[in-house]
Amino acid sequence: MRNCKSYCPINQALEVFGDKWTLLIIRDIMFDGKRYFREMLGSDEKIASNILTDRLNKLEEFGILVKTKDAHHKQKNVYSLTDKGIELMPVMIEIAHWSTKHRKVSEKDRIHVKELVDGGQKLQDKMQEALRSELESVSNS
Amino acid sequence: MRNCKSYCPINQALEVFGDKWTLLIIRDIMFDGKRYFREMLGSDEKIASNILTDRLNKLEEFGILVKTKDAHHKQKNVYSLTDKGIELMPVMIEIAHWSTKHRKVSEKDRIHVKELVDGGQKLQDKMQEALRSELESVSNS
DNA sequence: TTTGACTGGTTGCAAAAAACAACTGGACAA
DNA sequence: TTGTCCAGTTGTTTTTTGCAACCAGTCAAA
Repeated sequence: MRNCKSYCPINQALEVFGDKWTLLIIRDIMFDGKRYFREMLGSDEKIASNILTDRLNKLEEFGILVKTKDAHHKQKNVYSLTDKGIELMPVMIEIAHWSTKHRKVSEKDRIHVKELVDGGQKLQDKMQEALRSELESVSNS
Repeated sequence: MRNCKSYCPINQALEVFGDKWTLLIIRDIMFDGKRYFREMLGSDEKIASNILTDRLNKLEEFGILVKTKDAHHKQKNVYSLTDKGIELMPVMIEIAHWSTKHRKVSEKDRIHVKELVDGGQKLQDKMQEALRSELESVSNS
């Protein structure tokens, strides 16, 4: 650990995603189906390309995602969540759920989160399974 | 909203706690029973006093906590979580749960988190209720 | 009533991180 | 072969963080 302040679980998590951008990148992959650098660069929050590069590299180092070459376009990289990343889904959903209660959120997202929460464990398992099979398909190439 | 990048629920949450310190302060109050500035200053992660001042003020502005005068010591402030803060408990527990699976965590904390997770909704409700009654008692003085 | 430790902070400066804009070389499709 | 798209890189400015020293009010004990 580079600059590990403590072995408290909250702090250990913050060393991975305790900043303004990392969870947005994970959101892009987990919920918005984004897989390429340019797609993430185009998200509403307008992340700078150097920051995106930096965070993708860090997430790869942490084992949250893997970078593979696109089969059809030599220059494109495909970013996929690992198990470690996929298992952040409950965290993401709890955060989103809290935000819909206590923060100003777009109507579209409010509905999206409600579906996710109402879908319960069953929906979540299904979504995680979909991400896992994707991971499997990129690792077999 | 000062510099609201988007109304995505994840981003809206990050505007509140998307940094290395805020969730540690919430942890101190929520799980470690800390109520005073100096107590939080003394946590393992060694936050600087100017950063602590800044974050406590921001959390108060966001309505996550309230600052009240201590009844027995004129100089001391008591920091208590509001409902909005208390309802971050599921988020905190999911984060901690993820960390115990995927990050290096102290044995003491691992056990603590396991108890919290195994305790289920019932334990969580009880803990939230305790924090709420505390809030009530400071607001009646 | 003095002393000394403790209270919640503030201040100034150095270092690190983020934001911004311009740019790069390889790849692809027409 | 030309223009567009690709994942980044580079250099500069601005913002945030980290650090240490400091402060005045307060409290408990001598």
